[in-house]
Amino acid sequence: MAGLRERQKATRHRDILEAAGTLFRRAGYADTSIEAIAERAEVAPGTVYNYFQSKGDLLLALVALDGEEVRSIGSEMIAEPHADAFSAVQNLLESYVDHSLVHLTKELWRNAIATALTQPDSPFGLGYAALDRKLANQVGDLVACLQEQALIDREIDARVAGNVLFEICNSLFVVFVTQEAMPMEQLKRRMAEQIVLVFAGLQGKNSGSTRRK
Amino acid sequence: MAGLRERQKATRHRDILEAAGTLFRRAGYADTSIEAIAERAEVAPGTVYNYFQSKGDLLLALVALDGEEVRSIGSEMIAEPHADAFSAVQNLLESYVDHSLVHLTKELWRNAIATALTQPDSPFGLGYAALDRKLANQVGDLVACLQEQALIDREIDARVAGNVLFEICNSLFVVFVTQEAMPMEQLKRRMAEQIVLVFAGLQGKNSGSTRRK
DNA sequence: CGCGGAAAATGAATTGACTTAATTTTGTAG
DNA sequence: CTACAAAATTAAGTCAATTCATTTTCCGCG
Repeated sequence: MAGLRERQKATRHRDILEAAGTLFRRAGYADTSIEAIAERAEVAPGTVYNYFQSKGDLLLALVALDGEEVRSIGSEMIAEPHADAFSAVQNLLESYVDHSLVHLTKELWRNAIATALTQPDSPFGLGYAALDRKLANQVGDLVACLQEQALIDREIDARVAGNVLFEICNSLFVVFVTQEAMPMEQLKRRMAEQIVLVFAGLQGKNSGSTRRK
Repeated sequence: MAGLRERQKATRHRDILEAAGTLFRRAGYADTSIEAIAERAEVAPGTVYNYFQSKGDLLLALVALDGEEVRSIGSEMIAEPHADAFSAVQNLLESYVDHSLVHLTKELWRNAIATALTQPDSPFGLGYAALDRKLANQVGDLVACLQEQALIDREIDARVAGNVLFEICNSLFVVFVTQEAMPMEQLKRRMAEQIVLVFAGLQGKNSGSTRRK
């Protein structure tokens, strides 16, 4: 059974994460001190470190929650029937970015990506990288699925195609979060033009792949 | 004429940058303190902040030097004659990553990218973003150049294609620097397979672009 | 020469993330 | 009920980046 100890631990974990989420969103990442998070969670500053390795881990834990949400929405989208390949891919990738600002701000994304980069071997750094890979694979799964329906050339390596499509959007997303003024609309426009370009190579009009000589 | 003051200022700037570069490479970014940099440059800690806004700016200044080098090498490569489109693009993109580890380590790249992300509005943060854009445009220029030689379909938007190609490599480069163990060879292999895939859509075998319905 | 003021250098003080070692609390076995 | 091992909590540090009030240095001018 769940001992008191277990329950308290889970509660604290949640409390701290919630406090951090609220304050991060309200005051920004840099201007939120661990002390303030601890106070809001009714806990001593040091206690925060029993649950999270660092301030960055706290942020990445929030991102991870979001990531799982996006991934599960994505897997539902893959299961749905697809009219054409282009819009299937576009819809999936747009669903990722659509959800990005529901729980997080651009500033939080910037800091999350930065933390994942500077601490690549910490548990959450690894977690962030794993999430990226999962989403790229998900796009790859969609491509494979579209191949089965003959909507995309079967000669194409679905894994590579998934990576390319995901990475393009990821790069554009990074630009999006670094430019506070850039509207979501513009991000999607750029995504669309780049996906179209890649798609021109995914249709397999005749020979499809390019080999030297 | 250059007064003593001007000259001293330039000297200090160079001294500090050199000290930082040496120590960053030797001990790593995190383990190099501003105090150590100041000491090596024979300057007080506070003085460093007269020349650079932050430790991160110092790092980004080093990256910017590297970036200019890469850009000028790149522009020479574009001027050379090209046998085929694929290898021209591949060579240009490989030249970028080949030079990435000449003056900087993976750890420094991670921290540089992270700093550029977290301080996007600082002068060097803007500089980093501008550099990325310049390199992407350079790839675009190469594509345009190849179009003129009829090595790439003229229907393609060279700017978009340049972006796609550059961003793909940039994404792979980020993965490369976050994984200390990943060899350059593997980065290039991944780059090649993704460029090939995009290329399949740049050849314009017949209709080229994809329009819905 | 040397004086006034602007620009630059200084380094001690501040700040906040993170660590640690002592204290308190919990679940349990006797 | 009680004593105790394990786990959680905390308060009091450490450390390094950054700031800022003060001092020093340079330059144009009398």
